[in-house]
Amino acid sequence: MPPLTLEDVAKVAGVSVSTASRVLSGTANVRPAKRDAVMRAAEQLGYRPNAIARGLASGRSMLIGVLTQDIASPFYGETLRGVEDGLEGSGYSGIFASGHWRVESEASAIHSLTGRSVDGLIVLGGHTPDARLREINTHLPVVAVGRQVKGLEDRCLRIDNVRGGYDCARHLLELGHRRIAYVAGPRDHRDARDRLEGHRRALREWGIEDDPALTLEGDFHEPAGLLAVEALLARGAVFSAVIVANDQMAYGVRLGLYRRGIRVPDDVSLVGFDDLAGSAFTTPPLTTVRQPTYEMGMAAAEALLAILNGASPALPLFEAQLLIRESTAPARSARPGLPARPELRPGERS
Amino acid sequence: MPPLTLEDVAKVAGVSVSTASRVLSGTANVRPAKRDAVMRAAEQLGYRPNAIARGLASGRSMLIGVLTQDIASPFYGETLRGVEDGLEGSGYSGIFASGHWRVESEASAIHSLTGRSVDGLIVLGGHTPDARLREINTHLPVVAVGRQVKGLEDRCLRIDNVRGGYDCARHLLELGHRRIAYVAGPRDHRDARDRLEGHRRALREWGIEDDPALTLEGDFHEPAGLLAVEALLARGAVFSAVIVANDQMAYGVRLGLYRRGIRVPDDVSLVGFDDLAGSAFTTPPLTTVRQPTYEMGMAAAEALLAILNGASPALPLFEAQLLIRESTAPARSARPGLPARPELRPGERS
DNA sequence: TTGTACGCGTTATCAA
DNA sequence: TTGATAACGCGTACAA
Repeated sequence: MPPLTLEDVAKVAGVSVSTASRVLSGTANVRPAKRDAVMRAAEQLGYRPNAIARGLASGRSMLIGVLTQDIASPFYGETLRGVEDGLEGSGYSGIFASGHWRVESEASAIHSLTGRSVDGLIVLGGHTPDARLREINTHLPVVAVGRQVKGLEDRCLRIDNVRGGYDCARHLLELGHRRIAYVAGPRDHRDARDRLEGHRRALREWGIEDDPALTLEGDFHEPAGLLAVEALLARGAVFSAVIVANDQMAYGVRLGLYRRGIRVPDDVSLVGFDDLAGSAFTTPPLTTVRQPTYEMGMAAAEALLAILNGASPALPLFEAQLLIRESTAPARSARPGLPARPELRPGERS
Repeated sequence: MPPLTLEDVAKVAGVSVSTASRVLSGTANVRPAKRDAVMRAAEQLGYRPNAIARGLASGRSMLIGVLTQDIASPFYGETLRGVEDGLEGSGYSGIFASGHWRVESEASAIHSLTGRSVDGLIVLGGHTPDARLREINTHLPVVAVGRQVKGLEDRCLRIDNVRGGYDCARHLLELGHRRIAYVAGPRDHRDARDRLEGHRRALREWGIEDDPALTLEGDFHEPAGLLAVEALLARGAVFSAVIVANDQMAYGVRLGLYRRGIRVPDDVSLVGFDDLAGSAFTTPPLTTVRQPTYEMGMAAAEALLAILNGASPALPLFEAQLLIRESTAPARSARPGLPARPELRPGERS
């Protein structure tokens, strides 16, 4: 069975290929009688238009390129799902490529995407220079999620990470915590820097001086959290709470504390960031900042579709939300009915 | 800047388009001098072949369709990454579509994939009938991961789930557990059925009769695990260990036990299946069965590439491996130095 | 080894 | 409203 072409359909319907094309692509008006004939012929033959030929002729591939950083990322996964759902029914398909947070790798990913003549590009985080994105945007509409691109501010979907970082610290400060350890994300990661900035702002407002011994840096993956706890204890740090720049590292911190017999939240409170799928099911459920990642992915897709239709959509604003679960509790000294006692020291068991 | 065509390159290089084509697609031999001229012209102009036109002319889209069930699945995510890496450098790109474990949804996903004239199809799980996959395979090479397709056995990559289920039970039985609760996956899910079968086989071998009161069914997501614990306790079940058909539900079980003050592994041992990224960082780290999901994805991609090159690759065998971590311990009665005591009853605190 | 010319399946243009 | 015909950019017989 050789693949069917428009010509076959046209022949059966008794019309010209152009008419058949018009009917099947809904481009122009066709007399109902012929219209029906074409539809019936297509149906009966099981005709399926060839997207490639269509792309060549029309100049539109009907593909949306999605530059993600890691196809298996628990964080961006929800965003990808949002993009997928946002594209649903539009005739466009998403095509993904991973940049792994490396500029060259991202470049080659973009390369492979544009090589397929995608009609638009959705960028999920990454380190590709703003200038490069602006340049791409001159001939290909670009929408970015999770990053701020100078010159493309109205094409960026993000949350206020400074605010998120601030909220985490504030929550703990209000619970009476004063010695708060902070496990930051990579220094070259904008979100990580913003969260740390918000954290420090809160400390300042509460008149607490920033203790370098309480701040560490990790790579956003689980083992970094484990290591952070070890480093903290090794340097004899005293703390009643730990804020971690993302949930994945918070999982590591949780395990590190567990290994040392430090209870959460009884001995130490723990706060994460992202609200990954598993964070509601850790023991105890993790207090964290939820990002509307799915919604952002969906909004990105819809915005791009609107742009492709000639509109200039106003991108909605997204708010991060602190979810207070069970990994945070009032600081010991702040708890009524309990004698104030010195905070936990390394090696000490509860 | 109008997009460059082969014609532009050919003009600059002083050769015909066909020669330029031959050089850039490596199809035939070209005199070194001309070859270099073409390469230089392409380089200098920044020429990028148009994949769409190429696809139309050659009949190959250089796209590999990947039917996944959920683009954000923590389980298949690693497989997708494997596919991506396996395709790397081959000139083929993966294009994903999600079926959400619903036959009609999978059908439309396959539809959108074939509509883009993918050159091959990788199927990740799902409920699409075997017959349909066989039919597709007649005109499009198909490789399946995580399922057994009748008639396409040599195109399937999977692990022995019966064996995996057996190993879990055996591990606990050897630790002295006799009353083992089992939270199964969806009945219509082949992997789930296999794991349960392996479980029951082990029980039989140990001469333990299957207690229906100890078996529950979930949907493979976290909340189901939580519910399972509640149901178990509500019906007054007595058990010293729980085996859960996948890690996601095991997380739910873990939380359910935590909520009831039941310690893991002190009071109850817990075993999962899949070894998700987070499972090494739960508290305690989860004993589970690791599936080489990344490797399977990679192997699937490589196998498909081989088939496209006319080979008939022998698919490697994959083994699941029980990872004994800290969520399992000898049954109380089996522990030396501890008096045997009745197993935990609902409502009882440790 | 190289160039000419045609075809891939569809949409777009232009007359009719 | 319709049909013939020319693109779309590239691969590839075929001839030279």
